[in-house]
Amino acid sequence: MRQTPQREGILRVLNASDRPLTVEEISARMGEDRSGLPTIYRNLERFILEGWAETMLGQDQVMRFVRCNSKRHHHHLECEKCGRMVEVDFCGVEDSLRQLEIASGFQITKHQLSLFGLCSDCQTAEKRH
Amino acid sequence: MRQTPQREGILRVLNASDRPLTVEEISARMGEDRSGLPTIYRNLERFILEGWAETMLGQDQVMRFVRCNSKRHHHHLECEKCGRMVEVDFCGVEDSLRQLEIASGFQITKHQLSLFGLCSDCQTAEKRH
DNA sequence: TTTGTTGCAAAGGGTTTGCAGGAGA
DNA sequence: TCTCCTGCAAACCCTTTGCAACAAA
Repeated sequence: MRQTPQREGILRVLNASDRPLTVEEISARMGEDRSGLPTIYRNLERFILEGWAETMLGQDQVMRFVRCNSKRHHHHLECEKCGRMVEVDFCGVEDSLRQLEIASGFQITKHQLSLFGLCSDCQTAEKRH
Repeated sequence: MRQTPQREGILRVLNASDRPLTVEEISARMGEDRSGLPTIYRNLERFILEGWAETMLGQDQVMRFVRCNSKRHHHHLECEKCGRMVEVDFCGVEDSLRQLEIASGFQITKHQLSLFGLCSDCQTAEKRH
């Protein structure tokens, strides 16, 4: 894979962001090396294949992209107030899946957990008020 | 909310299906009372507001709809082979969330778990082969 | 020089909107 | 009769594709 200013730009933007971004947002943050939307889509596709990024579909039907910090199984925790997103390397769900397998008769092979809440900053902001 | 053949049709189709359906699929299964796509979208929006249905976005970017059997907190279990979907009324995840809260500093208020695997029918079919 | 990349414009396709006609109640 | 609902067509908008020009190696 060739090294281009656009590719570096996209990765730089993703690395600097603490939340998932749409292609529009990525483009806007690329500054000098800003590139067209198709280029960003095409590169993100490659990055995802390489395991460098992942995609998440919000309820607004728009694709968002995040840099993967860990290639291992992990979940995302999103602050409902400020939008910040944290990657949790740890998965405590596995045990409960055994119960679900018994209850349902399914053999569970994959799961995806989305978590929402209030980050510590927003919690203290809420208390202060 | 008025009673119309289209509304009854949509609910009938949803009730009869063992998996999430796209609007196209719903329309195709409505038979006599088939209606236009916009009508289906508009009605599903209402149904979701009423808690009668819910929406799920597949990785193909297409909205799918399922009838809610339970208004309580529940999760969905989808067979990766035949597409059948089961609603699980039971959630064993709550305990693990406490650990995640401690690890992350977040106060978790909501979660969404998507489960994938093999249903019992597909398991036996696999063994036979 | 070779071949992968980008940019632009246009196409694609699922979802939404506007509005006039139609049908519940 | 009075609203609410439906149908149609068009608009929307995010995403993908085609192709010629460009640039990394």
